[in-house]
Amino acid sequence: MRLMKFSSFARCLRELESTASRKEMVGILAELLKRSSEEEVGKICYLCLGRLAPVYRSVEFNVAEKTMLKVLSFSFGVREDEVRSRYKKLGDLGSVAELLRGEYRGAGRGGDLEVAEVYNELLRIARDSGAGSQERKVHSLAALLRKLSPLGVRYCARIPLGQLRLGFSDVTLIEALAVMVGGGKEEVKFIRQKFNIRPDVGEIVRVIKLHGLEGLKEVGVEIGTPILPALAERMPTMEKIVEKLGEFAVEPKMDGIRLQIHLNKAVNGQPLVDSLESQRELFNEQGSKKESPGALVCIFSRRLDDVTDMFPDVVAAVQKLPVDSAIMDGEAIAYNPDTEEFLPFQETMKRKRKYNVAQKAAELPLKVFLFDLLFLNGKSLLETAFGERRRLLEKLVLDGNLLMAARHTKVNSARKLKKLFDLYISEGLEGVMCKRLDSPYQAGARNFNWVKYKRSAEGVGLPDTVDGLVMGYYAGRGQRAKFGVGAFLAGVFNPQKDRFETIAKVGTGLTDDQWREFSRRVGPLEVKAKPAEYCVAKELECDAWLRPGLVVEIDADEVTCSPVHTAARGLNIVRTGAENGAGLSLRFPRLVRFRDKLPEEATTVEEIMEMYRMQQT
DNA sequence: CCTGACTGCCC
DNA sequence: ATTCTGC
DNA sequence: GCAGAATGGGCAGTCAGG
Repeated sequence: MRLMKFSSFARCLRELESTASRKEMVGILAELLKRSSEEEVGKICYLCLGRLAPVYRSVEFNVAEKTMLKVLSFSFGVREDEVRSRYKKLGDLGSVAELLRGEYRGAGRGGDLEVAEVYNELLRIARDSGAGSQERKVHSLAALLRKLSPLGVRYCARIPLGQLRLGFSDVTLIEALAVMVGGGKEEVKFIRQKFNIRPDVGEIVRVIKLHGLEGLKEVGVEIGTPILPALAERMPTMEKIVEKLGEFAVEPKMDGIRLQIHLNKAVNGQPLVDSLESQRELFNEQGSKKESPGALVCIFSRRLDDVTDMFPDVVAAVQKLPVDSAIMDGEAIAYNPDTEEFLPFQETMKRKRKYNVAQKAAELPLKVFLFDLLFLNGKSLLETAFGERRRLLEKLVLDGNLLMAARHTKVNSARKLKKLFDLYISEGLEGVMCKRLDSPYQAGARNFNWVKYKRSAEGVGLPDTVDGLVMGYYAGRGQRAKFGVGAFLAGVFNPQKDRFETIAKVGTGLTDDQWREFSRRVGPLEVKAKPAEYCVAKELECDAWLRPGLVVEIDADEVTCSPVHTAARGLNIVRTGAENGAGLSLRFPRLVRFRDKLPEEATTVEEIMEMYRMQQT
């Protein structure tokens, strides 16, 4: 079979981009996969998804928006501010690149590259690092783009940004795999199950091409290969949760970092699995061995990043577990051993690091609350009911110091649920997780087997919503480009200084109609320069500034200390662990509605401080 | 050797 | 993370 | 109800440049 040309691939992507129906997309994708040969089909899958490798071995490009502007400028000899202004208007670097390529009259059209050649070059560029690498990346990407057709450039330029914006992702691609082999719903389900335990579409399609669906049967849960984590849905009220779940258990929801922990002990001095290391070699990584005598531990984040090196304390504790092999799901959170209090998410995040790991581990000891067991002593438990998985989890002898089982209470009424919810909130936790006792571990799925109910679900996350002044806005990308807005900057009023200080950017909560309304309302307020009474960090510089006029109601989950937002900065606040000069901001801000209020009637910095104090207790 | 812009990944 | 939209 | 695509705050790491 001939290798596919990139131009041909690009035409297929254009067809996909202009297709809205998922059914049709599946058909087009199936045809594309059928047309590609074994050697290239994996690469084609990754490229389709805007990647170069499966998520769990993600290749960091270290090239994104800003660098791509430079690439386009350099590649097609257009001033950078010209590229930037086109980008602001179109909201998509692929479209900008395509136009510039079309207008480009310079030499440099090489022959028609194959998809695999483009892939290989992108991978080479991504892997470049160290001194001078940024410049080399810009030059290499620019040279690559010049070798492609305008349509090829459109998609090639989007790949380093990690998304092709074609309207499909992993799941749709899997459906296409099933269709490729002439399968139906059953086959989709089968392939998806395999994908959940081997989240690598490229690998799965290679297996199917070589050995058919039969070959996929060999794929099982493997220590060292992450399983897609199960995710929780949300519901508006506790009554609805009880109604929906029937018999379920309640666990506290901790505000930490999700960890999937794999353990494999040696049998007769032989590690049961060596795939982790061999797979790393395949991708030329310098993965250091983490085996202490006989026990391999690896830890994955929610997005399947290998974070083993960041948690040596967890590794040590897990190695002591009296089992041959296991995969556990849990949440890690930093705590203060003197007060026994859990620390805010921002503190836990400091444990996610590459350097000074041991020092930080001592400063910020962790608790890991295990809440699920997916694999034990060589056997997958994914199909085992949650109640039984939980029973097995409790039989593991956890050390009770770092490793603990999450508290777990069977519940069948809204009254009991409410009681537990109140208890956990009083302990300063985020809320509760409600889990069906009879459900399997639904890897990769966000569904109603698990339902989260957070503090913020109680109508509002904060003691009250915030009325913020809209100070300016930012150009939208992708589908937001047509509104001319993608997000806006909101501020609160400081009456002492008679000025507005920023508290959040807001980019969600508006319907398409509200975005249009936003544009209408904001038009008459536009001014050329930032008003003098606005106190804004330079990182938050808006694309368009507005004089005071529009006030909006904003909800959020929490008020947090901020290194960039200026709200209440300089006021004497008692803050744990925050440096002087920090302001306040909102966590997960979203618009509730437009208000008809005067700018001076916006929430004041004192009121924000009061909200901040209230949540501390 | 330090700082700031940028990137990627946690939520 | 939250939220909205099209299928 | 699912899949996908917009968007948030904030942390650490990388690299360029003073």
